Amino acid sequence: MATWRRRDRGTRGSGALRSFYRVLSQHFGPQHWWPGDTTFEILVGAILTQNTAWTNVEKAIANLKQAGALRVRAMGALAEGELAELIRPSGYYNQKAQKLKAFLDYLQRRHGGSLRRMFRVPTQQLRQELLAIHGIGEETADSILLYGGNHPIFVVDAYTRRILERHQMIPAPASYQQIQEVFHRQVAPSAPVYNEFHALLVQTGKQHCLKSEPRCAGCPLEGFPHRV
DNA sequence: CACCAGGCAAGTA
DNA sequence: TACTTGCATGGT
Repeated sequence: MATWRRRDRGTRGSGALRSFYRVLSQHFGPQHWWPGDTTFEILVGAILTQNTAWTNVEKAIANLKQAGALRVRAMGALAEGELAELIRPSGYYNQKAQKLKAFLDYLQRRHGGSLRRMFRVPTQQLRQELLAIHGIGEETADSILLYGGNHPIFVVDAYTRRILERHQMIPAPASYQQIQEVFHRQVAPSAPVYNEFHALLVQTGKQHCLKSEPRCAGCPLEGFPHRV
């Protein structure tokens, strides 16, 4: 009975998620994520994109580059108000300036301002440290870990949730941890695979699985079971 | 005009 | 624990 239960709950190898990955990978090809030239740029982008269109984040990133502020030391030297003005196009700019400052404070105090040192901390421990920083929740913490530090942890975002709900892979209201566990259970831990898979889900969400279009016309996943 | 976009924290019951 | 609200810009 225990064996049946484990398979029913979806052990590694039994789940549809690996089929999703094959199909999406075949359909879209390599995604080259996360967009960003440096590790620090990736972390900044992870905070700036909170509930915000990426096109707006790009404008803010461009402002930071222009001001020479896209480096740990330089951004740390900026006043919070100056930082807020630079990232204005990304929205919620006062809150996000505060969040960036909170992260920089943590980085300086705990790791002497070194991202390399920070990412040497074991995954789950670093995750807890990041979650304790004002402005960093589960998705942002996991984006930092996976895309910034190549730690094998899956990022759950609005697209991931919507696609899995529509394909009945998770219960209607599912917690972040619940969704993440589905991935960790069905897909062997690998930073490159988790990276690519999440990027593919975002691509699918943007092009096909729209909030306003529940039928997902032309979606590469349309052959899979879908809720009515 | 309304709606949407790669969340999060703080307040309330 | 489980909702609700404020935060804000820019594109469609």
